[in-house]
Amino acid sequence: MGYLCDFCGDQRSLVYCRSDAACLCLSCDRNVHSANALSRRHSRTLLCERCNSQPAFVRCVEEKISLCQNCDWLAHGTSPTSSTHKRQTINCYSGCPSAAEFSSIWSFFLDIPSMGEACEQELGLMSINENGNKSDLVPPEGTNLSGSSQVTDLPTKGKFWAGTSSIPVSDSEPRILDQLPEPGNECMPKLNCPGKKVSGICEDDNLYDDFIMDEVDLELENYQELFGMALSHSEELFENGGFESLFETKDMSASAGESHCQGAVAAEGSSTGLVNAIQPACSNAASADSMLSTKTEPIVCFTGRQSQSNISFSGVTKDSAGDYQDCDASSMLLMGEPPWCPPCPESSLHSANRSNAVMRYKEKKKTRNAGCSVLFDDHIRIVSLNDGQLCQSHHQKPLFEKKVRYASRKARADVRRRVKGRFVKAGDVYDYDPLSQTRSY
DNA sequence: GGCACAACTTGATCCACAGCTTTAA
DNA sequence: GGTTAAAGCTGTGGATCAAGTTGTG
Repeated sequence: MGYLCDFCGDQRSLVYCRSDAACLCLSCDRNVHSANALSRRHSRTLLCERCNSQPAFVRCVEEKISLCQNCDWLAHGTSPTSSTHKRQTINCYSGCPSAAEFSSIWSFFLDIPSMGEACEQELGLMSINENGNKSDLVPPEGTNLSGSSQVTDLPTKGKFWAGTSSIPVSDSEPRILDQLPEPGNECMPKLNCPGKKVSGICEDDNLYDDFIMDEVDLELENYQELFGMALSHSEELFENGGFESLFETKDMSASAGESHCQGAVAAEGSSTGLVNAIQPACSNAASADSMLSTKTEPIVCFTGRQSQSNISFSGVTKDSAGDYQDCDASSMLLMGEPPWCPPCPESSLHSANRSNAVMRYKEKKKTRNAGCSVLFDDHIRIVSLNDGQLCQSHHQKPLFEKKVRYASRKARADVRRRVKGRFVKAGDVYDYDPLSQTRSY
């Protein structure tokens, strides 16, 4: 990745979106992440000003520069003089903050020349309606809105707490980016989502600066293997298998997961039992909690009208499922009536119920997909198989296998105009514009 | 228990198009 | 064998439909 925005390729990239694995300028960041409720939940952070490719993790007060973990170590871990520099952790943000809100998130915001300037130019010209988005400015739970928690005299050696996350981050040595996590911590880094009990999506809360998609993918695949088949099988896969066998097994496990969901509820018990068996292996209780909250979709099954019954959802009770629905996407889709609907007349009760049911389904589907999505870049492929091998046929996709493999395509699709859900030619009349959400007629 | 119907769930399909792969020159 | 151009293929999200499943009388 270079200095230019991954999306427009024009402006200088300033922020990094982990969910999209993309470096964006402020304008595109705002456009892309205001497209829908889910994208607004993507957590972003500053881009490392040294390597311009990794998310920044600390800001050096002395040098007034934001650095990723590797650059931080290179800058401060090797020199006795620079290791005494005061550094602040940099927190993530979500939603579509204004310049003022940026300043409140990062006290040093306006100290960044390119930021302040870009902010004036870009945010000042924003056409996106900010109404209703204030609440989208949601720092990860537990996050101090001051944004940068002071970690004066950040120890260069040893452990410290990165930002407000509850994850101890070792700074003892620079991480090799392709390095797999240590076995002992394998489940922790990607599964620990402090405070997010029922979000269903863990993507946003990581403050892991050695975050790389290869690693995540491996762990997600591992997850599917864990829950789709016996644990020993997955271990065998990692020992014997390259990625190809991994992918083959992924499909199998996905199918197995589906058969669980479609079929006998009794199977849930065994799956849940597996989860319980795994839990103690996670040293961090929050990790286990997050594991349940983020990835239990294939385990908890909904058949027929069970969604209306008192069934637990992703390991939470109906009540907490209500909390789940309170997150922005759900609240919009579940609670809101379409604006053109009359306010609950008796005659429309039936259709309202019907549309609510469809909304419920769509929300569930969206959550399910989001929970297992892994973003790749068009130019970075994990394996050099052609697409046909990765997924034999568009129509033979195993259920629950939805994975976003190409972030750039997703980004395009996210902003593409549609008519009744179908893409329309550029310039044609459309009835849905994800960017402006206005009608063309 | 079996039937009919309503309500609900869910997979398949469609669209445009950028970017990738394959093939031929 | 290496390069280039053209053709074909793939994947992306939302709306819609139809088929399947479940609940009720």
